[in-house]
Amino acid sequence: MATIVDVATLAGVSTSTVSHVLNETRHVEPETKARVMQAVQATGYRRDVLARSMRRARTDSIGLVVSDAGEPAFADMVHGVEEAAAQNGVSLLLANSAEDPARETSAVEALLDRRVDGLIIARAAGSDGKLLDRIREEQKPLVLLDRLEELGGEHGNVDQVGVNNHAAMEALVGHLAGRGHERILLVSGDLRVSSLRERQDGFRKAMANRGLDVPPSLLCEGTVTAAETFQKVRPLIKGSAERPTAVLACSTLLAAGALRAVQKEGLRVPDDMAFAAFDGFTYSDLFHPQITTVRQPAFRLGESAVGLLLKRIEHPGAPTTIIRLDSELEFRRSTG
Amino acid sequence: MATIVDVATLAGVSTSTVSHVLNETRHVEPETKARVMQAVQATGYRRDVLARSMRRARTDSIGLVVSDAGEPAFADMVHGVEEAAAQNGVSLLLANSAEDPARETSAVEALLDRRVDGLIIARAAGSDGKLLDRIREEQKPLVLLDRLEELGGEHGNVDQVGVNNHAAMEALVGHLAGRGHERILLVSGDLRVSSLRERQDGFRKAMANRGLDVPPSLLCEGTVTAAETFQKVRPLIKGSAERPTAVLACSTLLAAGALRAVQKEGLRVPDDMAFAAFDGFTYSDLFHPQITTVRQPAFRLGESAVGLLLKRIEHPGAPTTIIRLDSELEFRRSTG
DNA sequence: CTGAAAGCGCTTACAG
DNA sequence: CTGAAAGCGCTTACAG
Repeated sequence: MATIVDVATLAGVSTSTVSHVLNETRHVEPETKARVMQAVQATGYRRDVLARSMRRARTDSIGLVVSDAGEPAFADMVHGVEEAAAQNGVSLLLANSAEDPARETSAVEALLDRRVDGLIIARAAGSDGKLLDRIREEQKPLVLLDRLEELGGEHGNVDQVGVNNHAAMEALVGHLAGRGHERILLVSGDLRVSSLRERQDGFRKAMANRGLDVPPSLLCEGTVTAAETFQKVRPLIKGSAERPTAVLACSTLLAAGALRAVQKEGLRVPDDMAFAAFDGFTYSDLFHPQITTVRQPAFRLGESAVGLLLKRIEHPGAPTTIIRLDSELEFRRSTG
Repeated sequence: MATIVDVATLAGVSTSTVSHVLNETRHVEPETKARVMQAVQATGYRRDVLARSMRRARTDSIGLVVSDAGEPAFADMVHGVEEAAAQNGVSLLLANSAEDPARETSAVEALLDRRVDGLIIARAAGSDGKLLDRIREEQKPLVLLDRLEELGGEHGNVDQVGVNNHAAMEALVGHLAGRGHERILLVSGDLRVSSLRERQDGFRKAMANRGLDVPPSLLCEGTVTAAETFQKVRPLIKGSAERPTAVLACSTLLAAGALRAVQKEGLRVPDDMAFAAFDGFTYSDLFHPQITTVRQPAFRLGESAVGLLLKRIEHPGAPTTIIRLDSELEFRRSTG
């Protein structure tokens, strides 16, 4: 491989000049510049990215750590991040914490070691504040994705991109209430996850807005797998005067468990039980029951995170930005 | 940040010794070693990955280029690659060609520039041999994933990981034929994609094995989007004595288009039309029609690719390996 | 407008 | 068993 010295020699200039031509970092006489470019052509020279990164404070790469690469919504976010990164000429280093804070930490350390210019993180459920402290200590630009930090909290001063969970929940509950549902079972999952917490909050508020009660029997919290969810939901929907008339699941995984419980109890959707879900299932309109779904703009979430991160890298001191994208509500037969 | 010089100074040794202790690359007296380790602790020293990579011929990173990050099967492969990479202590650089050969080329160039230790590629539909030549020219270890190269072909001498499409197709056709289906419509998509080509080949063979004919009216080729597929499938299944009694779609996307056509024609699955698909839909057992599916072990495909690549990196001269994993057939109601 | 030279933080022959 | 020193391929003050 040709080096910058080869190019300089061939062009009859110094390596400084070659470097400056390539980086457009100081004026060079057109004629000299032309000679350099010719030499670059002739030698097939390509700048050594590693040597370059070592001298500059930049690697033109960013790191992404997701909490669950297996979930379709996260896969879409990864896709969006990749797209935006490629469009901006930065490489993407991908890691998955699999909801394990220890793996998350070591993934972040590995990315810091590689000197990525910035990090995008959708944090693991049990992740604590130390991670953010560590990244701040390194003064590394950071954007939180989907799993956000409370505003005003100790670690709240970070760029963030998420969806407007409260608004989506308000619309969904409004839709159900408008169809006469007053006892709605919320399947909210692991409340250490901020997005799930927000959905539960939004649910309570939306119910309260309509003077509707949310007794504990209408909350199914804390389940992590579909199987667990199935087990926990089943008794809650068993036939009785008090049973819910609608089930609202806060993720695809939770919806799968809950829907199986509904089916196992012999309840038809929507005749015996209305059903709606966040994220939902792909091609839902092709299958019965057709599930009313809150569709997250996952791809755009990823794109936006990159946009925010690149801005932050350019302007480390700029004020914090929080982006909340709206979800799209897809009303289908499952809610009557 | 502490450098190797700081550590050497504090420990009262040369930087050579520090380097050799850290890399375990030559014997060092236990006592000296201890002093070095202490100095490492005291200074909080972390090896500069960039400087290190610059001297060594390795970066401890690998690159993955997928052809369609939006497809669930590829998302799962990415997941598997990530998992295996993390387990082996190498970082993963991810890129998506979006089925565009030009993007694929520039992604590969970017990864080569970053000196990844090896590449895993699921090639774009229109990708040609130049890409492989280029990678071979750089003598960069390479594993082909899912989209494979013909054996014995000009570029055939490459490590590859894919599924056993012929076997899956044989089983699927056997299943349908066993249920009396003789006119099966194959929706095979873009035949520039090797896996789709293999499925069509497998289909022809499996049909021939049973003395069944495959007239052009039972082949729907070349569609890329679901909408296109819908348009092209619809007339082929229109009611007539000659219409197929079963539809077999070779990917999730194709299945979506084909199933919509079936529904639009008012045909019920499986009463009026049997239906089966490769890849299929998630949580297919929860929804009607429940689709008989050939489930690719996509995650394991990704893991295997990393295994092969790391072996290749260790042993550049070893003979080529081709891994074919078996798909799992999930028989459901859609095929009666 | 351009060049000579230091230096980024490592690894690795070479020498003893 | 260990050290002095060259060198990887760049960028960037410094100097003219």
